[in-house]
Amino acid sequence: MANKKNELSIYNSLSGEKEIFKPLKEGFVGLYVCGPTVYSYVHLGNCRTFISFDMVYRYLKHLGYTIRYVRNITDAGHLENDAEEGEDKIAKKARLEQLEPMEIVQQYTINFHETLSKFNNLPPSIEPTATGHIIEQIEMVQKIKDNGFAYESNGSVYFDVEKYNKKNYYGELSKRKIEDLISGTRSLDGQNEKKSPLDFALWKNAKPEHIMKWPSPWSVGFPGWHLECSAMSTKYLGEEFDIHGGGMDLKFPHHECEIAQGTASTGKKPVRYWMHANMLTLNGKKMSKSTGNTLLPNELISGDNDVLEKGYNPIVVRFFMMQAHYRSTLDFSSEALNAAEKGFSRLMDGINILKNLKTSDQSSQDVKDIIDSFYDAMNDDFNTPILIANLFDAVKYIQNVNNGTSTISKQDKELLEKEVNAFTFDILGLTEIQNEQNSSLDKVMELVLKMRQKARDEKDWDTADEIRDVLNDARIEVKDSKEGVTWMTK
RNA sequence: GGUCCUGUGGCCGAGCGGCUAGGCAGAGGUCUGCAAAACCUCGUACAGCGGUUCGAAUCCGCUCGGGACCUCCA
Repeated sequence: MANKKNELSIYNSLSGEKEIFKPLKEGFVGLYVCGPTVYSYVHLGNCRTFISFDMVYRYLKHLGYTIRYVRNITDAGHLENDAEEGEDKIAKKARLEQLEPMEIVQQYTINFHETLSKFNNLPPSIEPTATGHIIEQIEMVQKIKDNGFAYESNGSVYFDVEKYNKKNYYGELSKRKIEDLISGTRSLDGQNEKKSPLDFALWKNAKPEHIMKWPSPWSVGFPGWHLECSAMSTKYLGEEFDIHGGGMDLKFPHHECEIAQGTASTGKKPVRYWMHANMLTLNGKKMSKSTGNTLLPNELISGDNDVLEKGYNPIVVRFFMMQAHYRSTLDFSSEALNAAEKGFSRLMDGINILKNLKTSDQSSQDVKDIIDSFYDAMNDDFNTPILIANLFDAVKYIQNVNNGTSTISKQDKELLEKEVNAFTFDILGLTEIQNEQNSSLDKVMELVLKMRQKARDEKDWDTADEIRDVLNDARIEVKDSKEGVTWMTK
């Protein structure tokens, strides 16, 4: 499907339009995604962004690109808040819990990896940490300073936004004007070190009680909040690279600052295509750590929460997320998840039937058209909801072949199977859900169903139905079909 | 307050000038001892009011709702 490769268009936040994707170097893609801050558990909103970009990564791979996918781990450097005078987030929590900062980082990093693997995310090619790239960050500060876009103040180094804006456009990504930004700035304490309230820290002088700090030409301190992504993306993907992704809430100021830092240090705009994934909402509001409006992956999976009526398999959740476009907000609710759960099993049923579908001399539908529709959907800015709709069209066709109202040739069947599997499993990243095996329950059920079958053979419907009803109350569903009796836990 | 996004049938969610997705729920049917499941068939909805147009859910204006960013956040 190499011909489809040149038809991918991506919505570029920088231009505000869909653009045909052309990598800097034919056949290769550099992809950078802002990763998590590992000072607490990732919540589902975080997960949505990473799942969205996992899908992007998977589709680019499917198109045959060689991709270097870099996603950082922020284990230092983010400020707690202004009142804390620039205290490092990780250090703050460490003191509260009497743990080493790196102990916390380790704990939450492991949790992050475990969580994403439950959602069947592929690992990135490189997952660099901020603390592992202090030298690169110091070098970048120095470069920006040498180029005249930063100044030192009390051992801290700040980016000079107004100076940068004279020849560049600070605000080009978030579509803001510097005048509006200045007028909208609140006057806060502790900003007297800065020439302008818009200036942001590249390097912060650390207070004595600060735990995570490193020596630098300016002070013993720690890097600014936006610097790590610039330093690490430059190191691993180059001064200019293809795609930078992240959550919508990082657009300003984080990504705006990254553009400024990159441009100020190298003279080149660092990113060709900016992609932003939209927020996951809960009760109509953005999921957020700070407001407490969150749901953790484990709470979702176990059902141990006040928001949803039961637990959901992470793959069902992934499917649910894929039913919405990555640039739209998506609201979490039991009703919506229940619908996704049923839809998902319908899709899986279709795929299973396809495996052993009987073939005829010719096909009653144009299978190539169906497959083209998959590519067209994905090539239109990764439109997974349309892709899923088209997959359901394919399922309907498969069911019709299965019940004899349509036909498919052997060749088409093999083609369809290959592509449906590719889009469902490789690209959407879904997997078949295995029912957990419970051997003692299996044995009991074998016996119970044997007894029920005996009753049925004797046309003792009362007994047969009673067994079925009691099992149903115990959340075990019994289904009689021509092929025999099956059961499943609900 | 500033900047921007958004409002689609009972629910979720695509589409973004004409051909009017998809899933769930609901209705009818096939199958079945009955049921369930499964499968098939069925839905003309686009916040309100104006305007542009041969034609608008889709463009423009206003009104009313919801949300994001402007402060750490995916």
